[in-house]
Amino acid sequence: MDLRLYDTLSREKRVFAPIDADNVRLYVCGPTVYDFAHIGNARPVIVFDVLFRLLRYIYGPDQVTYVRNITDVDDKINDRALRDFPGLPLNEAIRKVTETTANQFQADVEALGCLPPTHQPRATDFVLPRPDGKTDMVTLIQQLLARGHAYEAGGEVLFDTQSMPDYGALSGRKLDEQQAGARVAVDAHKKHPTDFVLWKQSSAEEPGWESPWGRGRPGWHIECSAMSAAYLGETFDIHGGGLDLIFPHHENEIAQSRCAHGTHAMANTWMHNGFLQVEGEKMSKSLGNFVTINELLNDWPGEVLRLNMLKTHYRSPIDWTLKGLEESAKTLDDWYWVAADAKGGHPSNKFLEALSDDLNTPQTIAALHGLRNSAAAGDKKDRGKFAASLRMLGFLSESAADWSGRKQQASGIDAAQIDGLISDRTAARARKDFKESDRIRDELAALGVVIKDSKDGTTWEIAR
RNA sequence: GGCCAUGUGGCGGAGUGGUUACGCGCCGGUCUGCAAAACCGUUUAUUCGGGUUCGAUUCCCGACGUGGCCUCCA
Repeated sequence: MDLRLYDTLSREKRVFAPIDADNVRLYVCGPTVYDFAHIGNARPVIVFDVLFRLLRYIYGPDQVTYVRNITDVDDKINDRALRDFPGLPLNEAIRKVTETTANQFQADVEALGCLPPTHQPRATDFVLPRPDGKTDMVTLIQQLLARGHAYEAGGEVLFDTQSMPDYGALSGRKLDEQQAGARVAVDAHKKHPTDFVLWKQSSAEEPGWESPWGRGRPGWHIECSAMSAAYLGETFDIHGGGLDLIFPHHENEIAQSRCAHGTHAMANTWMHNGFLQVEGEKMSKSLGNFVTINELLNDWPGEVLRLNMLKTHYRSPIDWTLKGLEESAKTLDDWYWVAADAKGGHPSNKFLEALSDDLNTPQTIAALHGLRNSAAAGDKKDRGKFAASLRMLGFLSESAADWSGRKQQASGIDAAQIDGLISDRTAARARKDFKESDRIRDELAALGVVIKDSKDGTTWEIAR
């Protein structure tokens, strides 16, 4: 079955054909590590983790290289360092900010069921030429200057957008239209308003590296061009990120990489995930609805957040709501109950077909519901397919007992006490003292426990 | 102002030029001392106005709503 992916550059869904099936190459823009990651940041991480898993399934786990960078040089990081560690020298303060934030990000993302990418390079390791010869930012900028795609002005090195005939193809912007737009900043030293910074000078206090253009730091876009080339080569298969990165970030990455290397494409497929709102409003600090992954993980297992994210197709907008989370939690409780302890099996064809159709996760989930029903009805084969499909998507990372035990632990309920009450109730029912048995049931309900009677006895669980 | 998405039942959310998935909820049933759970079954929708068509939710045009980008942003 073919994998089809929507490509932002050509604006169509196309059959995916890797450049080298023995080394399928994927790059996704990672976080700028200055603060806790929010739930919007989690979307590309989860979406492209699903793609990574699918590619590994199709081409083999060792045949896929996934690179997600960590941006640890940025003016926002500098601001945060100055604010949070006013006593420390800036570089030391920056390290504190980026280390703790990056570690937190790794922990958050792991809890969301995401596999670690093959490589997670840090921008600061790719500013200057490296002993191992991997592509670095300074060398890339030198190549751009040598090829006439960049110029020095006002102490900066700038990319010359007019030197690239099809600049703007990804975002559908023409250079002359840009001029008409009133909001493009006009800097006197730029040849064209859309020219962007490749290298800028640093003051003595700012982080900086010695370069042919003096002590400075890289512009915003060059790091991704360097790190993608370092690990994936001049042209690779898939480049992903959030919709908002199309312009200017990805547009400028394309310009830098293609012009520095003299290639016709940076990546063959460009994928962008849609945005996220919270309870119908856009997420912002001023509205007070800014939700971090970390906060959510206090209230919900990571898999609940993951499922909630995948209920919507990755290119559609998603409204993140408490109601949706409750529904996702309920679904996962059921799935764990039906399949968590099943072993073996392979993902079902319906499941794989849905996933291969541009990561149509809603339809994938519908296929899962179908498997769930036939598994619950006693079909052993489908139960194996169901479990294998779920695992491939990044679910069922723990046993059914651990899953329900976690909920019980979080609720602080004493299992021995509940078991005692239940046996009292069973005894009352045996002697047909229904008044007493109902009283005990009410007592349990007040504790937040729901009981389930069956032929084999009484079980209980925590009411959500 | 320019560019780009998007609008499906009570809710979430797919597909499709001709009987509209799937899940949650609601309702009914089986089971139960009564419930709950489980299982079975039922129910309801394609923003509006034009156009193309034998036929449109699906294609085209317009309006309106929502969101994004154009400045750091997933």
